[in-house]
Amino acid sequence: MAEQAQYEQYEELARQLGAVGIVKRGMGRILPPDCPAGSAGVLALLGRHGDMRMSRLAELLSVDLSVTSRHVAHLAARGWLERLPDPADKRSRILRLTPAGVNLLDELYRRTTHLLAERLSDWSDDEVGQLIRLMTRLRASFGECRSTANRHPAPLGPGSQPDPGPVAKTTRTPAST
Amino acid sequence: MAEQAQYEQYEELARQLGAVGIVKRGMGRILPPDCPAGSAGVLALLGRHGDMRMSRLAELLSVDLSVTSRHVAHLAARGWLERLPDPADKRSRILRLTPAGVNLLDELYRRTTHLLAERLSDWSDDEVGQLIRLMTRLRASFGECRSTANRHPAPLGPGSQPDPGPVAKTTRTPAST
DNA sequence: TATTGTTATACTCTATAACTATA
DNA sequence: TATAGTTATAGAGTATAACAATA
Repeated sequence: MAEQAQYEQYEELARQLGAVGIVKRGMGRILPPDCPAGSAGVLALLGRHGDMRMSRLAELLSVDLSVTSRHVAHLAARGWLERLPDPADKRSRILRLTPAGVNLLDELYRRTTHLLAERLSDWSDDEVGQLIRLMTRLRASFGECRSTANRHPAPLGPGSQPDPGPVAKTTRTPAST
Repeated sequence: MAEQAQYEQYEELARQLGAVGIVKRGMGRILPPDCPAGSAGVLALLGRHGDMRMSRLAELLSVDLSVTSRHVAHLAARGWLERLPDPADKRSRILRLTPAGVNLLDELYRRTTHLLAERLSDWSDDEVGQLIRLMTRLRASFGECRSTANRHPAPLGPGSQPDPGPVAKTTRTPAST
C-alpha cells in the first residue's frame, strides 16, 4: 500500500479510537450506583481469573498499582471482595470475591449483555467475533510496552521525530530514590 | 448461535472495550504539552469537516455542549482556533482553525501516524481496515441513541429488566424548567 | 418561551510521589 | 536495598445545573 494511504488509515484509526469513549460511556450508564466502571472492571477480572494479588490485578488492568488499590478499597468497603493475607508473603494480599460480589458481578453481566444484545442486534456473530479478535490484538500491540512513548514530548518542533525514550517494564511508579 | 455462547461473546466484547483505555492512554502520552486529548479531538474534527458551530462540534464529539465549550476555550486561548460571529444567528459562533492550529494539527498527525506505524508494524493493511470498519460501525450502533439507557439504574434487584426509559435526541443538558 | 453558548460544581479515572511494612 | 501495597495530591474528561444573550 502507498505510504500516504497507509498514513490516512492510521489517522482514521486514531479518530475511531477516540470515538470508543461514546460506547464506554453508554455502558457506564447502566451500572448500578456505588459500582462505577473501574470497580466493575475489577470484579470482571476477579470473576474471570479467580483470586489474585494486587500487583497481578494492576497488570491485568494495565493501570498503576495505586489506582488498583483505590478500586479494590472501594469494593472491599462495600463487602464485594475480601483482602486475605498471603501466607507466602506478608506484604501481599490475596483478593477474593465474596458471595455478594459474585451476585453483583452476575447482575452486571446480565445488564451488559442485555444492552449489547439490544444495540448489536443487527450484527452477525461473526462480526462481533472479528471485532473482539482485532481489539484484543490491538491491546496486545500496545500493552506490551508501556512508556516507550515520550515521557516529556517535545513542545512542537517541525520535523520532530518522537524518539523511543526509556522503556519501563512494570505498571509501577518508579521509585524516587 | 446458541444464546449462551452469544452472551459470552458480549461479555468478552465488554472486556475488550475497557482495554481500549490502554491504547488511548498510550496515544495521549505523545501529545505535546498544552494540547491534551480532548483538544486534539477538536482540532482533528475541525480539520476534517471544516468550520462549524459549537453545537455541531458537540454532536460530532458525542459530548455535552458544556464540555465542548471548555475544550474550545482552551484552544482559542492558545491561538489555535478562532470563534467568529455567525452572521445568521448572533447566539452562535463559527469555529475556525488558525494557521497555528493547522500547523499543530499537522504535527499531531505526524506523531500519531508515527506511533501507530511503529506499534502496528506487524498488522496487514487489511486488518487495520477491518478494525476501522468495525469500530466505526460499533460507534454508529451506540451513538445513534444517547440516553436510551437507564438514567437511574435500579440498585440491584434480581431479575432486573433494564427498561428503555426516555429517549433524548440531543447532546444537550435538559432544561431545568 | 425556546435555543445557543458559557460558567460553576461535582464525580470518575488516572498518574506521581511519599510513606509503611515486609523481603 | 528492593518490593507490595496504601494514601495524598493533582490533572484530565465528563455531566448536571444555572445563567446570559438572542431567536
